[in-house]
Amino acid sequence: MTTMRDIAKLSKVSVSTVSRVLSGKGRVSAEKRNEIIKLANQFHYIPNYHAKCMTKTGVITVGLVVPDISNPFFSKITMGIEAELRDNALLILMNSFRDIEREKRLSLLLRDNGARGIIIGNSHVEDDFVFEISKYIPVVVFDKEYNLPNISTIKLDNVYGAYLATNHLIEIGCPSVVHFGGFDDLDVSIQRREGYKKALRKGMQPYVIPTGYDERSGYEKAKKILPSKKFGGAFCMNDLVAIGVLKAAKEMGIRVPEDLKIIGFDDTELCEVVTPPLSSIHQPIEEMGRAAARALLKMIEGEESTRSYLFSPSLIVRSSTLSIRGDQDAKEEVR
Amino acid sequence: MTTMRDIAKLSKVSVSTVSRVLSGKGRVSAEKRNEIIKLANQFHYIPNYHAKCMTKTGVITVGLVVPDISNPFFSKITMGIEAELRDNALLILMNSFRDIEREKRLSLLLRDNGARGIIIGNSHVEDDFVFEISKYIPVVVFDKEYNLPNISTIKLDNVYGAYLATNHLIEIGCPSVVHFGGFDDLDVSIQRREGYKKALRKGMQPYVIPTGYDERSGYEKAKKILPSKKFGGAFCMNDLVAIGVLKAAKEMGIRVPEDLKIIGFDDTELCEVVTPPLSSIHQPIEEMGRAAARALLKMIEGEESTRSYLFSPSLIVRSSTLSIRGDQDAKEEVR
DNA sequence: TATAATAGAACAAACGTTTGCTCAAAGAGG
DNA sequence: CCTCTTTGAGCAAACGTTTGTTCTATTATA
Repeated sequence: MTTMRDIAKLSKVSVSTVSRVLSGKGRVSAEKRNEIIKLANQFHYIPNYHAKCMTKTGVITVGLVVPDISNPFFSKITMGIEAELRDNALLILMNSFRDIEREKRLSLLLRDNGARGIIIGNSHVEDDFVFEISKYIPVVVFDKEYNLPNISTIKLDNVYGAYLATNHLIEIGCPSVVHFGGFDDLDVSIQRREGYKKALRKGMQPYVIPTGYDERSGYEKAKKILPSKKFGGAFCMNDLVAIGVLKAAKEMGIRVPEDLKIIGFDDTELCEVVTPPLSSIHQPIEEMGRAAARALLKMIEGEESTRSYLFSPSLIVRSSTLSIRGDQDAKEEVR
Repeated sequence: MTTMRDIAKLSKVSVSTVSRVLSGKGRVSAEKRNEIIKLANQFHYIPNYHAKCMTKTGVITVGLVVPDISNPFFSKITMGIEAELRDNALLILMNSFRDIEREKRLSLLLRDNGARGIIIGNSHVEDDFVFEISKYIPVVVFDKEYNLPNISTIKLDNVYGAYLATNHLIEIGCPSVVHFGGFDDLDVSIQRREGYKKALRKGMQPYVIPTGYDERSGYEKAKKILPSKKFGGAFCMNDLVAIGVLKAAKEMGIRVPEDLKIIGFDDTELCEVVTPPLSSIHQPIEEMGRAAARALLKMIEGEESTRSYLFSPSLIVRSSTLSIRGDQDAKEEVR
């Protein structure tokens, strides 16, 4: 690596003169200036980043730990974060591959490698660990609540989202609504189930079918359940499950939306692609990413100690929940 | 920020003793050792990363510039890269948002902020610029060919992929095959069109329908073209276009695969979700990411100057190209 | 008891920059 | 012709570590 000293020697000036030329500060004669610039180019001189950081304060870097960047949810979050960071900070990305130990290792690695803050997307790591990290650098976490200094939280109002979905089904005339989802292993499941129950009118019975999180799971449960009882609507805990249910319904000759109305959650791109297009609950994912980045920056700059955001989901109506009466309102809402 | 000096003062020892305690090297009495460790914890001491890098050589960081991480193609690539990097290097992620100027700025930013190498995913930046960067740090690019020192390239054999797809349609009995895709603005388009033409048998006429890259585009072109002429098969330049064509076909009462067989390209998750499931050409995306990371690391470590990889696509048969005769082979190949 | 080995700790140089200070030479003003 | 200002350049300290060297006090060996 070429250093300033090398260039100084070659051009027979002092290091400080080289520094002043290359940074454009201070007066240097045109003659030496040219000589120095020529040599710098010739030897592909790059100022040593770390040395620079010792005297000036360099560009902030922040770390992001996600389970799996290829999951659209996290890649959208990442987009939002990076868009907000823009030129204020660099983003170091790490996939935990859902391995708690790795997640811990990475967080420490980030802390010890100059990251000035960390965003943890959907951590399954112990609270204690997050707390420990937060003593050293600020942390933003998704989907959890900490009331601790130096930890900000970003959440979606899942209860409300589930309420919106279920309520929509009821309003367009479903006499009964079944809910696919709600294993108790994740907070989201519990919350969405809660919202579902809240929306049910007096006298309506809740039908909760514990389901996994993928298409196959939705498909299998639907195959079992749908023949046994006629439901007007189905609220599924995410789009994948909804697509599984949709597939099963079609195979069994149940028409969507005429016989059964289906709505998912997350509003992924898949919704637009299946037939009929799937209604869903939209999360402002990118906005949530931006908020996370903003919160972290604020904490790093020491302006604020903590922020907590609760984001509101919204209802996106597509053909899978079109009212049979050709409801104008519903039509309007279709993107 | 607490520094070693602070801790040294508080515990009335020299900085070097603190250093030796904290790094676990050299002999220090148990008494001072405990005192120092206690103070370090108490004040949340973090060794200054940049100072450390001045004397030891720290963890390598490399940069990744992609147009849009929320595009599944790039997020998968990223997965591969990061998986390969593992603990050997940190990954700084940057979205160019398809803005050439931003892409340039980012690359320079990376170079000047300690990145030891850069991976550029699908760059639209001028060759000269890539060349210029490569003088300073090694570069890996996708989908382009440079025969320059310090630049490695990763490519998919698009011609072969298109050949595979088209040939498959012909082999299962399509008397004619139409190709949706092939605007001349991107190399991939040109290459896939070339593969399509190569696969056509003597006497078969090429039908190339210039189409965009999204579902809507496929849908609109199909609506126009399909009624005018009866095709046995359709090879679409990507999955989205294929899904558009599929949708249009269904609406027009053209049965898939009975009346028309459709195959896409990229083998995205969408394929599994549409009805009928879509045959496609698979790219070993993650593997390509891993190769990129490996190539970069090799260049950084100075072991090799340049590597060029050409990856082979493979055919994934699903229901959208099932032979009408209930071909056993095809059945077998379905995931 | 004299000598050698060792433990424990400090000193100081080095890593590659930036920048305040100093200093000499040249030019300006009276 | 003498003093004052300006220009151009170097010196040296500082940033926060690491580590080879040195030094002293203690312990082990003969």
